Amino acid sequence: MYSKTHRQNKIKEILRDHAIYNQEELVKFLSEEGIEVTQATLSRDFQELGVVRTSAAEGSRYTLNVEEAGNQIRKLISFEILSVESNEMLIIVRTLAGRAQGVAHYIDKLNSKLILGTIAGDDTILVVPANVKNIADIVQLINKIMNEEKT
Amino acid sequence: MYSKTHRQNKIKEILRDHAIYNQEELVKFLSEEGIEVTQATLSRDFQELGVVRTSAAEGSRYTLNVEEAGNQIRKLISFEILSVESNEMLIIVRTLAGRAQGVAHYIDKLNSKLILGTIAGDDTILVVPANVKNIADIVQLINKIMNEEKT
DNA sequence: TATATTTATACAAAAAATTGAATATTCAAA
DNA sequence: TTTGAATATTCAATTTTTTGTATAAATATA
Repeated sequence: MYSKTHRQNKIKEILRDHAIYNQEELVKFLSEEGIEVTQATLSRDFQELGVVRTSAAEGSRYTLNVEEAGNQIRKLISFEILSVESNEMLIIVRTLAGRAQGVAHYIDKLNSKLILGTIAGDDTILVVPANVKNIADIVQLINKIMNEEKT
Repeated sequence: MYSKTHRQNKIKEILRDHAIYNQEELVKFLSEEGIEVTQATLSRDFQELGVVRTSAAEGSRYTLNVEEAGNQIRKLISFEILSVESNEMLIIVRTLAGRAQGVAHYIDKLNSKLILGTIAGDDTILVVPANVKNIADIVQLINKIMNEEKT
């Protein structure tokens, strides 16, 4: 048997190395690798992996999306954030070592009007609120991300 | 309802901020936070989170193990790496947006003699080999990390 | 060592995630 | 538009994960 993770890793690998124009094509590719799966599952995998159609001369092919990894990234985030704390001026998010940049990037991409900006070191993020009155809301927002179930 | 991730995040937080000497104590702590759970579950959580007993003057208390947290990160890495490519001089690793720093940090920590160093931008890592002859091996090393199964 | 306390695990129940078949929906080409 | 191909989704079955209870095993204490 193969695991879902294994299948999805193979998919990423294939999409990187081959031009795949539709899902049935990938069904065959995977089959040759000993992975039997239906088109319905691939449709779901694509969503999870953040696979997108990139238009090319020969037609639009499927590729991995750098910006959005679907909801995978959300799962990473909740592992990486250790705590969220604040004082009257700002919010400090503590993360696993070396993960602050990635989490800060995610927070930036939320484009929340409550947040002026972030600065990330190795395991600490400083979140600057647009207004100090927002602090409680921002803490709540980040806590929500941390504890959110996948959608 | 609460999610398992949420519970485990709370556990990490509590272990950081309070001296917990046994699992029943933590059952009560969590209960006060509205999280009802049994000792058996905490025993399993501790294993998953890599919680260890640290002996202190007052007795041995439970703390997060830095080493084990590192093991958890390995599982994140394969999600973040999109591709590994090279020419005659160096290796380029492409990652999800905003994740290059974290992945580079991990590669650095491998302390591989094959690698001279890394430079990371937002979604791209430049890996400089100690010797150009190592390039194939380094690519293979990184590919291996990418395809590692979850344990 | 004997006893009490604490932790880990076997087992079963419950909950959640995964998947395929069938089908609805969307998209592209004529 | 209309038609055919491609993709997404509903539903149900299946598998995996999570959890508590009961208890075994381990550890600490007297």
